[in-house]
Amino acid sequence: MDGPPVKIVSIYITGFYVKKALNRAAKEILVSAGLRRTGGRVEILEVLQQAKMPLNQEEIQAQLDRDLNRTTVYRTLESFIQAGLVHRCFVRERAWHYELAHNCRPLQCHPHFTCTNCDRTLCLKDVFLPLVKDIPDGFIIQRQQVRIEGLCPNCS
Amino acid sequence: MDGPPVKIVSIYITGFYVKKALNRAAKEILVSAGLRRTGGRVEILEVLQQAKMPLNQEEIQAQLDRDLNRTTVYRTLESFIQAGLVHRCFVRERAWHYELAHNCRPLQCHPHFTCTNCDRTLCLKDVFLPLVKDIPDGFIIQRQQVRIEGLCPNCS
DNA sequence: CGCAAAATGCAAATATGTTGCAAAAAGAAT
DNA sequence: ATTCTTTTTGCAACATATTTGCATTTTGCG
Ligand SMILES: [Mn+2]
Ligand SMILES: [Mn+2]
Ligand SMILES: [Zn+2]
Ligand SMILES: [Zn+2]
Repeated sequence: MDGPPVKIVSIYITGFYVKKALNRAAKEILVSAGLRRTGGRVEILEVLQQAKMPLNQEEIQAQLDRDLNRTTVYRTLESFIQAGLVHRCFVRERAWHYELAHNCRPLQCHPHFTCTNCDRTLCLKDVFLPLVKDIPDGFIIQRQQVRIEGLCPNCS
Repeated sequence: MDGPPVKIVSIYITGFYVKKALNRAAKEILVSAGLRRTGGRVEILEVLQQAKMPLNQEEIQAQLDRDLNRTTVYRTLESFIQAGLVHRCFVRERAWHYELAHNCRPLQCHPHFTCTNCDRTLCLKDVFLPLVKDIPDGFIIQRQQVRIEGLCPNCS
């Protein structure tokens, strides 16, 4: 083993799995993902590393130190998705929401919970739902996503 | 028992369950849902009854005989949602997709499958996934939704 | 440093959904 | 059927979210 221990998570990349540590320094992650290390990418990745819930373009941009064009934010996120660093997740709002592709199990990320009262979205990182079992022949599952609506502890 | 047998399905309506038969004639359904029977509503409901997958506003409109304004289509769908006849479902595309609120189990509808190759979305009406069990104290589940991505039988 | 490829900013375009208001249609009462 | 009230509809404008084309800048590499 070389270097300090890092938490290893599984990331799904276009058809196969790789092991990757998304809690390393943003710069390192970019290099090992084969992405050019630009200021914007480093910052966006850092925002996502600190995020406690899926964020949309506007929320990400608001947390940046530098001014990045919104087009650039979208393009950066798309490059992260292609590299397998980021997922789009499944929330009630119209805007796409993005999240680091960590805290994932094989073929699925954790579920997301949206409160119908206060409208907050929470990551249920420790909640586990098995993969569907009785799917008909011929289907190949690449990813399963779960979304739950209801009342959060604050509102119930 | 009065009248011919109808398939009874469960529909989730704002906090409690009702039994309703969504394969009756569209006109009847509107009446029993307390909605005015307008030409547009009848047609939209019929389109949804025949649909084999979730449809968006544009797809619904394209299947109508009469010309309906897109605002009207959206408002009609919203009234169906309020009446518990229709759900919005979650697909990969940006546009909202709508589906009759049948083939549902308590607190959840069937999963939807989107093929990453041909981009088609299919209803997995007979696929069952249990409700999450290990959700922390304080959360109240009102609805669980599942989305699966992968290769469909045509593409695998 | 100098080059080629990739990333960025900006303006415009596109896609999707909502709002306000006036006109039309539906249902109830007569 | 006629009248009345309420709901629904169409239309234009607005709002929001995302994408595209193209010129400019930056990056990584030799
Ligand atoms: Mn999450
Ligand atoms: Mn369906
Ligand atoms: Zn809440
Ligand atoms: Zn397919």
